[in-house]
Amino acid sequence: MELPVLPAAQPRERADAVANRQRILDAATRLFAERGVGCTSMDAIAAEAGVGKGTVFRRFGDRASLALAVLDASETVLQESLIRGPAPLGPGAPPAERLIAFGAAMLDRLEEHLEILRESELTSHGAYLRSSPYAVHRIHVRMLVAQARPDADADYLTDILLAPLSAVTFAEQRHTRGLSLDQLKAGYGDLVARLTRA
Amino acid sequence: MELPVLPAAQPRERADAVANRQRILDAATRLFAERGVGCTSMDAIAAEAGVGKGTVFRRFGDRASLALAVLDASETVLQESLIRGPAPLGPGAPPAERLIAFGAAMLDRLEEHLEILRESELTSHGAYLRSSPYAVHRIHVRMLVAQARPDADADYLTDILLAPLSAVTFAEQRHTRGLSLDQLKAGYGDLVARLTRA
DNA sequence: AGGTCATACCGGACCACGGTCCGCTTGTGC
DNA sequence: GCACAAGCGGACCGTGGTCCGGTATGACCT
Repeated sequence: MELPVLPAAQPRERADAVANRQRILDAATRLFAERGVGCTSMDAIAAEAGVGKGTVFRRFGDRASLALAVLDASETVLQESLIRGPAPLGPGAPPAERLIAFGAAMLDRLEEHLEILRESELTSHGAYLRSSPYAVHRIHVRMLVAQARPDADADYLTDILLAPLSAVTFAEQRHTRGLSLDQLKAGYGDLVARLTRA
Repeated sequence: MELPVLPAAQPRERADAVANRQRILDAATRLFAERGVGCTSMDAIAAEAGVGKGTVFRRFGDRASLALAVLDASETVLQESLIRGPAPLGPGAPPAERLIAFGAAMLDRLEEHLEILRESELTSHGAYLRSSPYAVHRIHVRMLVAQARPDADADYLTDILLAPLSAVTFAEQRHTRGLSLDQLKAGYGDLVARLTRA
């Protein structure tokens, strides 16, 4: 027997709207992969999805949000791992270890989805720092920081630990500077170790 | 008796070009201050300077670079202080102290010119990390890091120390999060201390 | 001085893109 | 069926950035 996940407060979304959302996401995913994120205009996505441009913007608001929406599935998996997954990413390990595992997971994610993540940071006029995925990451890190260093300024430390995981920074380190993924993980591990020592 | 500063290798810049550059910079400075950076289009700057839009773009390349050019004088002062100014910002103090002084100077600069610095970061598609002011800051920090921690991965540590001084990060901490300038300086001081300990 | 020439420079028409708007259409609950 | 809001789509706007035909400038020569 199926129970509704939540008794929807709003009148339920129309069927064609749902279908269109999916078609737009599929189109975006396909075009991003085919010709690169930077070479894919919103018009092209609308055309590929067989939908008017207005529809794209109504469903997703702007380009940055559409990019994030394309990664939503992957983001959900990550969040699930943070909350209920096995240690050290999930609960059960000491905070410093969890932070290191979080950094490694984020770096893997950046390696895999760099183009799209970068796009969402660059086109959001800085608002990605207030996007919902970022907020979740922030809460997670802040909680671990507060556990590891109850004395310190948790807000500031959280920023310090999240900044090197931004897509723009990653792209620069990885591709302009030529650092390897392992170097970045090692560096981040050191950083966490130093910042969480009493 | 006047000596030419440098025996210009290129044929010297035309007088009208020089005059136009200055008029554009003045116009941009004025409009940025009057109506805010975000509300000032390149067309408006060209009009205010009494110049065609093409001229603006030829002289400055793009919006991000124009923003940086507006701050050039201030940047020059800062760089001069780093190289020849009094300790601890200039030479003579231990590296850790110089790094802290550098952070404080950068934070003051952000407090004063936030709008313009933010604009140059946001509209450069991430290329501000390869701008000449950033390159100078990077070399400076990297040198100090290498002195303080000859054993460590200087490249990575340099990124870590520069990331919290970006305009986007600063804007978020200062205005969304409501941290005070002193909190940020204190936080940065702690960061440097922890990262430079042997 | 005055004239001539190559060319750096100018300016505004032009383009593509992100994003908005609003009149028409279509699905849905009654 | 009916009414009505949710949804649609494409014309439209302002913007950053490019391009190229025409022009003014400064070097050189006489």
